Amino acid sequence: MAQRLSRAFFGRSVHEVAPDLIGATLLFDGVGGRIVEVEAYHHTDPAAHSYRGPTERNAVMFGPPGYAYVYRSYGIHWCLNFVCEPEGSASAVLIRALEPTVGLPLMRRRRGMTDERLLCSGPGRLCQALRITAAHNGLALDRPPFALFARTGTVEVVSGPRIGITKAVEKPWRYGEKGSRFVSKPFGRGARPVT
DNA sequence: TGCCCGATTAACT
DNA sequence: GTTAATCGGGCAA
Repeated sequence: MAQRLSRAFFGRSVHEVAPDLIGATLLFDGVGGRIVEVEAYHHTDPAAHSYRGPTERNAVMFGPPGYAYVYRSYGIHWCLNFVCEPEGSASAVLIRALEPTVGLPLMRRRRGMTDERLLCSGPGRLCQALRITAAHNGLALDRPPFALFARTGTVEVVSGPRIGITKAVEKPWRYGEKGSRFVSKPFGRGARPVT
């Protein structure tokens, strides 16, 4: 099995961690898959939840790296982030899509659909498939129920504009695996090669 | 206290 | 392509 991601892995710039997460494996209670799409959010970024300073909701972002920041989106969905950079930087990487590899029957049942391509292709969808909720906000990423493994082999990573935001829309801080059919939205022409 | 709106998704036309 | 669902955070008053 691949090497587990250490806490030091997360204690770097979000723009280093984000592309390095593409191809890594995320499991939650033994269910999950390969990370194929993420977005970076830096505390100086107007689109980041931490941009306006600490609040009750974003408190975990202001803590040490290597922890999960989970928030509710549109009053309906849950979204999972990994806190990065040195403590206090309040920066994180949003996990946007997985290529399902482990526990597909369970994920199909939780999602109420069979199409493998749609099980985890979006931040809200993957949290529903893995059953991640606010109850898991602040949990360490190097302990159960989380398990993270570094990618093996090489992966072609591309970047482009982030999705669903209205501020700093031009920043190319969405990272994904080139050609993956499991991303929430294709990286069009204009996607830049990262590796 | 009240109001606006969002790091979304699915079901429409 | 458009829109309803659904609710807490953040800010103005």
